[in-house]
Amino acid sequence: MALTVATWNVNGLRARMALVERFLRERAPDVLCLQETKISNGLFPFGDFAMLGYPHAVAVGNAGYAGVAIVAKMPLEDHVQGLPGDEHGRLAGARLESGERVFSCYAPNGGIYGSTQYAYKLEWFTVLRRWLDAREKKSGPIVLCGDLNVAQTDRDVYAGATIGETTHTSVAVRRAYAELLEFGFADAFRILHGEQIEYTYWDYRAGALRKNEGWRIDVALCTPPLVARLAACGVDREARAWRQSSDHAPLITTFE
Amino acid sequence: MALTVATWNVNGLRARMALVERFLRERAPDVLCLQETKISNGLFPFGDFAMLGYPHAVAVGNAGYAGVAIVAKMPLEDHVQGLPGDEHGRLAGARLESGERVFSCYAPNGGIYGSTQYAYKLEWFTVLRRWLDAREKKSGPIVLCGDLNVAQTDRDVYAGATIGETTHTSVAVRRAYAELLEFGFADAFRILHGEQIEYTYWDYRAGALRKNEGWRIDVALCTPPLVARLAACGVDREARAWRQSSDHAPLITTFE
DNA sequence: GCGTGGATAG
DNA sequence: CTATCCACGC
Repeated sequence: MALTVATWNVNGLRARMALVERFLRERAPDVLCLQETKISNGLFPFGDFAMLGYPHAVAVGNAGYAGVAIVAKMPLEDHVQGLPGDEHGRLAGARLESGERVFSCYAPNGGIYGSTQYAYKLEWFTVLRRWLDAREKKSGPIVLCGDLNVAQTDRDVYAGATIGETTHTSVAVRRAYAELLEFGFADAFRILHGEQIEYTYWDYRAGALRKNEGWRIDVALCTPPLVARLAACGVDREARAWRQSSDHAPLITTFE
Repeated sequence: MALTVATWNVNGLRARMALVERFLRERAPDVLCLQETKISNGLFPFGDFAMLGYPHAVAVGNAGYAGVAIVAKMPLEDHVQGLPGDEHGRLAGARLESGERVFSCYAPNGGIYGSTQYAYKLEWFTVLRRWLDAREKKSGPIVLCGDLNVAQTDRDVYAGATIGETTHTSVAVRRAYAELLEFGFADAFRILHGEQIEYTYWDYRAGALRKNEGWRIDVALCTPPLVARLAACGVDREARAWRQSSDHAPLITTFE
């Protein structure tokens, strides 16, 4: 049975709610994973989502920083609200009645290369991988969506960007990300589109969108049972171009 | 020759520019006096006003606090930018080619009754009066517009408000304001509307507008030559009710 | 309840 | 360049 899962780093849910509404009305995914909601659970607009046909939700947030959520048309069971010790709101999870596990994930940005934040970022991938090892199986249908804050290869960054040892492109961060993938994940976009160049994030500054100076750092990672059902996976560049949009575009993945 | 002068405490010009534009398009006064622009002179949107048909302007502002300006369809001469020692931006002035002097004025709020800010407020009225005495004559055509931050009588405040000794109603502040009037000013609204109850400010909080719990603290003060020409003076309550409006309404005065 | 500046984060 | 919090002023 067809299932469409979208993921969007909204860069502030309160400031973006009107566009999130537009997105849900026009694209109508079954499930939407949100990152950088920057809103505490008590203020999360559950009612607004319910009015839009998404009455089921799991939110993990703190005021003003990070924060993730999942909203869905259908019931969400076995809510996951944060990794153990996750004070930022970087992982939300749920199981659909049809059995698929969905995660909304916001990896640490890493601040400045070599900083403590960068060290935390590397460590965080290990923590996530271990948590998955202890709890999930690659034989189960899992889709982990979100802003993983890593450009896996140089073709995931626009030509001309500083690559090499940066927070998003270093050997160490790519290794940490690769170890997450080795849990049993494949990148849905790469499965369907091979080495095609595509981005999901364009800085607000310096006309990056106009110049197509982007980064592909938002992904839908799938275990084999969902890889087998992959029907489509694409970046909604139109939504990135909407007035007052997030600096990230939504990524929409359909399973058959 | 007819002259329409409007005054509006906009509570932040940058946040209010769209509504100021609407006001100018729909009401089309010849001159608009602004208070609480909260913008430094370097950032003042002279160009935007010029595009709207108000190419002449005098602005006196600091970042984020107080700030006044006058914008006009016709040339403004003899600019006044602040009282001597006025670091806040509380007085702007200019002379029209037709001879009228226009002032945009933002009296200190006074903070808490009895505070140093309150003492400064009382002193400020004296400074303004003395400055006028040294510079202007009541026989000249002067209109001093703005937020004077005094409710001259108890009928200038909604019933139920705390009056008596407050920053806006104390015996001392009313005396200081009366001494300003004694320069030779009459309150245009009172001249034309007698003891009619009307307000120009309604707090954003507690549904004050809905309950009509207002204050008449924005005025157009006129010397005898302009009193003789008074044709109309009214509060633009509609503009106060616009979405995302200031907490003050414009006051529009017409001279024939 | 709002608008501002400044700090913090991205 | 944008969104958040916080402090401040009103």
